Formats: sequence, structure tokens, C-alpha cells
Amino acid sequence: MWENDFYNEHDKMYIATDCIIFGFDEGVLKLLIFKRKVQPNKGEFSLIGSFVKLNEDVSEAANRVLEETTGLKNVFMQELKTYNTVDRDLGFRCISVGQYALIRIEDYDKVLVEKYGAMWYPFDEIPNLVLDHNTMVKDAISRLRRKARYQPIGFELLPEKFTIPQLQSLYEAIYQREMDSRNFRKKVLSFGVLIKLEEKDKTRSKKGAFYYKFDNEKYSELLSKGINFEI
Amino acid sequence: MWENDFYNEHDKMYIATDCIIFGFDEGVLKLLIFKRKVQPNKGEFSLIGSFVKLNEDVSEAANRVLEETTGLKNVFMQELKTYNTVDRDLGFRCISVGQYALIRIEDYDKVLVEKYGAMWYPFDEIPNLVLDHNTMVKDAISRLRRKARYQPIGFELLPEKFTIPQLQSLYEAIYQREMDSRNFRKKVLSFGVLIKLEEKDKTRSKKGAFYYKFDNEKYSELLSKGINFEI
DNA sequence: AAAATAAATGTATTTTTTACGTTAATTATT
DNA sequence: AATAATTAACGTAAAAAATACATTTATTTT
Repeated sequence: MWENDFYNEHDKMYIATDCIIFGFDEGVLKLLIFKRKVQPNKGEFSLIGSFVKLNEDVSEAANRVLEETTGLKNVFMQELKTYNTVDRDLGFRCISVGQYALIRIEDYDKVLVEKYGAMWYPFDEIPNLVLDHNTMVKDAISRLRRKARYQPIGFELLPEKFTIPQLQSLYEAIYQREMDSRNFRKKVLSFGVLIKLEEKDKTRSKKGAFYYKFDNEKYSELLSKGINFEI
Repeated sequence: MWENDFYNEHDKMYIATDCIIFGFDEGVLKLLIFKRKVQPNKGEFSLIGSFVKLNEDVSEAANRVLEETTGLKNVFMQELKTYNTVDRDLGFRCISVGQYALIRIEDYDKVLVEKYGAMWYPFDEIPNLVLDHNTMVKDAISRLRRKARYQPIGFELLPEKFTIPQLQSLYEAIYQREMDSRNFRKKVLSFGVLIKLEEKDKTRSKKGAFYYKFDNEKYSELLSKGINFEI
């Protein structure tokens, strides 16, 4: 090793990762948190996180702990930023890489989450979290909002088949504001990346709304041409 | 310490930071790199970077090494992302936090940079760099471009007093495309964050162009109202 | 005095965004 | 069987923003 006499076994640098997982559930934006069962901060609320092992990438560490803690597998997360100030953790130097995701909350997820002691908490009622985790959540939501403006992120976290009113309600949850249904429909359809299906969703209205699916091929094609998907 | 039997003195996690510093110099966008004088990779080109010490924040580490290597002080950098794959470095586990900045290249900077062995390299002629540093540069420029679209980042890296043609040429360098001078002027003035000065810059035209300065107060005021500064 | 140079300005056209009301398909109710 | 209730689907007009484009102005150099 080279010029690195910085650390010895008593002065180590630790790397952790914390997951800011948003879920969308019947019109409500939720956040995945859990109540710590062990020290430190036993009994307090926390994001789900872990130290990063020497032989794993940061995203691997995050997926490992997510599966251990909630049963959720293969969640695609994006890096948010590092939390690296010298004094952020208690008693030792630890840098945490925040990672966020926005996923569909399916019924089976709810069961798993309950079983493991984690929970989906409505976004606007989030309690105090340990350390700088509330800051992480704040950073993540504003990043998510910005991102949603130039990527059709919304599509990624609805079921395979979804209706336009559903998609709209998702965007309304992300942005926390109401949108005009006529203009919304016009806009999303104008991208040309939605395929209309024959089938209708009759569970939430008498008339029923047509299902659509996302045209991944068309999407990558347009993306490579530098098209913007601002909603 | 808690549940962290991950590392011992033979298996350490190292944290580094690498600086992707863009500079704007007479219409040309440049990148700060240097030729390594020591092993490893002696003689190859590299970004400027350092290990992060236990008692310093990541941005402190970056500013320390920047000053050591170039004489530049107090550069305001933004975090780009981490480079954390298990195999990215040679022989030991090292996560690097990429940080980028866009600064004014002033004449005295050039001298300092030369004296210390670093150099400003035209952005479109960047050579092969060590490790994953070329990837970092690619990531940084695309982040910078995106950022420049919603923040008046351009103002930050011109001299205190600057002319509108200068500002335009900066944006043209960032985006690598020409813009219409009439529309550009209209747009930037419409934000209402530029203060016109009496004085003119006569160094680059016979007629001379009026200097402007940036109205920081007005800017923060508008920013807090959620105004967008898309150029 | 004339030529040269880049700065400054305005307007018409196109495109995008916003605002807003009506009809359509279906189920539930009588 | 008819009616009421409910949300989906659709189109157009107005306003705002972006784009395209040509001339005049201030100054220095010749």
C-alpha cells in the first residue's frame, strides 16, 4: 500500500449505507422505517442501513440489509449523497452513503415488512429518526422530485399494467399537489411510450379506466436521442 | 463499537476523494489534472485526489490536497457520487467520493498550477487518466450540464464583474453549442438577478460591453420562492 | 473621415402550457 | 326497466414561453 498511514486498527474509517425507500400505496406516499431492537438507539426509529463489508459494493450492502430486514429483494436504488462529517456518528468515524428508491408497495410486501419489524410510514407523518436520518429523508424527497421532472420515474413503480388516473395520483403524491387530469393525460401520452391495452381496471370506478403498459424499447430509443420527459 | 466485526487491521476500508475541477478560460472549458510523480501509476495523468483523514470531512480533504497540489484555496465543490465497486482500486478496498467544481481561471491561478505541476487541460482533449478517473469526468460534465439548467451556476465562475457576451460564451462552453445572443440576453436579464454597472469592458470589442454583477440577495430571495433559472 | 468590429435592441412566429366544460361507459339504486 | 351516480375520456381557446431573425449603435483603427 501507498502513502496511507492515516488509519491504524484503533482509528478506523467505517462505511455504512442507509436506505431511503419510498413506497406508493393507494394514493399515499410512504417511507420504510423500523424501530431499532438493539443498541445503540434501541427503541428509536431509524432508516434501514448497514455497514459495508470489504467484499461488497455499496448497493450490495443495501440490498443485503433490506432483504434481512424486510424480505424485499433486488430493489433498484440510486445513490443520494454521502453523509461524511467527522462528528455525525457517535464515538467513531463513519461515513454513510445514502441510497434512495421508489417502489410499488404490493400486498405481499406489507406482510413481509410486518414480519420483520419494519413498517411503511405515511410520508407526512414521519417521526424523529436517529442521527441525521431525517436530513437524509429531506434530501431524498427533494432529489426524487427533481428527478421525476426529467425521467419518467413514475412508471417504474406502478404495477406492470396501470391506468392513467393511477399514474397521475402517483405524481400528485410525489409533488404533493393536484394536477389537471386533462393536461396530465395529454402530456404523458405525448411522450409516446405508453401502450394502451384492451383491458380495463374496474376496481376504482364504474366506467373503468383502460390499462396501459410502459414501452421500454421506445423509451430507451427516445432517451438515447436526448428527449426530455418532463411532467 | 457495535456490530462491526467487518474490518481488522489487515482488511481496511479506505476513503479517498477525487476532484473534478472545471475551469473556464477565454472561451474554453478546461479540466485540472496532473502527471503523477510517484507510484503507483507514476507518469500517468490523474485527477487530483487524496485519502480522507479520520479527523476531516470529505470536502476538507479535497481542499487540503487542492491547495497542496495547485495553490488553489477554498474551492467550493459539490459532491458528484461515490465510486465504490470492490475492484476499482488496485490491491486494497478504496471508495472514492468524486467532487466537482467549476471555477474561474485567473492569471495567478495559472502560475500556481504550473509551479505545482498540475495543469489546465482543454476539456475536449483530455488524455487517458488512471483508474476510473475518465468515468468520473464524464459523470461530472453531464451533472454540470444538468445543474446549469436549473441553477445560475454560470454566474459563480465568472469574475465579480462580467459582461453578457462573456456569460453567454461560458454557457456555450458548458453546453458545447452556440446560442442566439438576442435570446440569451433576454433570458438572463429576465431573471432579474443581474445589476448593470456604469463601467464597460473594452478589452474585447471596440464598442465595449457593459459590466454586470450578480445580485446575490435577489437570487436567494427568488430561489426560496422556488423560481427556476433554466437557461 | 471612413472602415471595421462587436454590442445592443425589437418583433413576428411557433411551440408549449394552462385553463376549463361536456360527453361517455358502467354500476348501483329505485 | 329506468334513473341516478360516478369517474374516464376528450378538445379547444387563451396565455405564456421559446425561437428565429435584421438593423442600429458606440467605439477604435486606419
